[in-house]
Amino acid sequence: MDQVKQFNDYLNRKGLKTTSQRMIILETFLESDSHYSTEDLYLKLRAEYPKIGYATVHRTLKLFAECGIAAERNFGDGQTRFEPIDAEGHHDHLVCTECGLIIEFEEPQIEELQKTAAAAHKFTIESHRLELYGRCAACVAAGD
Amino acid sequence: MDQVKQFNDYLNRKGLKTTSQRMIILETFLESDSHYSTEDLYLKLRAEYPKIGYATVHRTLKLFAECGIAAERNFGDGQTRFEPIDAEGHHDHLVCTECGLIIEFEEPQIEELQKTAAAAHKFTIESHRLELYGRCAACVAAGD
DNA sequence: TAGTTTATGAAAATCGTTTTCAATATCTCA
DNA sequence: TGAGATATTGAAAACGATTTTCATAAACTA
Ligand SMILES: [Mn+2]
Ligand SMILES: [Mn+2]
Ligand SMILES: [Zn+2]
Ligand SMILES: [Zn+2]
Repeated sequence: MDQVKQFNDYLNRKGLKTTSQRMIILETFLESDSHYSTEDLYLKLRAEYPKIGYATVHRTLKLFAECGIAAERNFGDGQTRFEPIDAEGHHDHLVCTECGLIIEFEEPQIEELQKTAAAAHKFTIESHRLELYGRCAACVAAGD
Repeated sequence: MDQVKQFNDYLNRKGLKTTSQRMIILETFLESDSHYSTEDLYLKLRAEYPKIGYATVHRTLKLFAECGIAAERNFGDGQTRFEPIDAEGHHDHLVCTECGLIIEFEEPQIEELQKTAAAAHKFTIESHRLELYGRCAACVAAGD
C-alpha cells in the first residue's frame, strides 16, 4: 500500500489530525533512503522549514514506526534511527565500525534458521534484529 | 583462560590497580549467569557491600568488557546489560517481550551464513548481534 | 615508609529522548 | 460557514541511563 495512504489511514483510525508539519516530515522522510536519527532529519528539515520543532520531528517519526511505514533501528551508537519500510521487504545490516557505512542485505536461509531455532525453544518470534559489525571493503583497503 | 587471571593480566598490562572493590565485583559478577545491568549488579552488591558505589560498579563492568571477560548486551529496553563470557563460547538470544525471559541459543549454520553474506559485500566481520524477539512458551500458554 | 599514581564514591554533568504547557491549528456539525 | 471541542505544536523543562568531576583514599614503587 502507498505509504502516504497508510499514514493517513492510521491518523484517521486513531482520531489524529492531518497537519502541515506531518505531511512535510513524511515527504522528506520518504524521499530519502538513509537511516535517519531524529537529529539528522530535524537538521535536514530545518534548512527549508525552520519553524518545525525537534519534538514534532521526533513525535512524527514515532508515529511512522507505529503505523508501520518506518522501522526503528539501533546500530549501537546510542542513537535511534528510522528508515522507511518499502515494498522490497525485510533486510538486515552490515555496519562499518570505522566509517559508519551501512550495507543492507537479505539472507532467506538465515531467516529460516531463525524460525527453526525459535521453534526448538517453543518460542514465538515477533521480530528480530541481525547486525554484522566490522569494516567495509574501503576501510579495509585504506589500511589500519 | 581463567577469567580472574585474564582480568588481573589486563590490569597489569594497563598499569591499573588491583582493588578490593574490583575483586568483589568480579566475584559477584562471575558467580551468576544472568544478564546484569549496572543497576542490577549494584543492587545485588549493595546488600552485602553497602560501601561500593554505583560509579565503581559501572566502571568495573566496562573494564570486564574491555578485557574480554564480559559481553555487553542491549535488548532494546534502554539498559546496557553485561554477561560473563565463558568457555562455552558464543551464543545469541531469544527475548520474551512479555515477561523478559532470555533464552540463549547457538546456531552454527546461521554463523556460517553470516560469513557468506558479509563476504558477498567484501565486508570483514568483527562482531555481530542477533536477537529474536517474541513470546516464550509460558507467555503464549498464558494467553493474551 | 614516603612518594607517586590510580581508584573510589558522591554529586554533578551529559546526552538522547520524552513530557509539559500555553498557544495554535484542525476538525465537527449545527 | 464558524463556534466549540479536540489534537498539535514548539520551546523549555524533565527524564533516565551513563559518564565525568573532584577531593579523598588506597595501592603500588623503590
Ligand atoms: Mn536499512
Ligand atoms: Mn547470554
Ligand atoms: Zn567503512
Ligand atoms: Zn515470556
